[in-house]
Amino acid sequence: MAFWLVKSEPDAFSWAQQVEHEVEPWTGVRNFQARKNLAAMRTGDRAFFYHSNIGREIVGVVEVVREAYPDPTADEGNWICVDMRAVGPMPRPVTLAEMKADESLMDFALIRQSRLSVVPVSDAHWAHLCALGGWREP
DNA sequence: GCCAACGTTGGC
DNA sequence: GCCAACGTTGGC
Repeated sequence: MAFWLVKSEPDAFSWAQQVEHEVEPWTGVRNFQARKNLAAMRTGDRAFFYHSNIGREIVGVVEVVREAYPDPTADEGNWICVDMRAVGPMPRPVTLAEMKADESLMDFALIRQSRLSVVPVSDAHWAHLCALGGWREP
């Protein structure tokens, strides 16, 4: 199982909406590197749900329930999306400031490539971030 | 609201 | 294929 982090501006699509809808297609990715990451996602992979711009923190955990298929919101180009299911909220949201201050996260793609909206998370980083956020399997 | 970083586009 | 111009993202 692989781990990821996906970003959303809460104005556009928030964690609350993800929870409300339960399963939701992750659409709108229009960046080649992010697309590559989406394509590599497998059913059962987990991802942190991050609020960019407003909040700037990891607010929850989602799970891939459907692998890459054509993004219905794209009117040209072969863009893809996956379906995500809300697993649960972070008991204690992990902020960007906190992550930037953490030496063990220096090589985390979220920090190094701030504009990438779908980023891979290493097993070690996943475990570390789960510990910081007090994450427990529901 | 501003600005830095960076991806994309288009001229050559 | 290079590079300048431009647009977008996202932190502050």
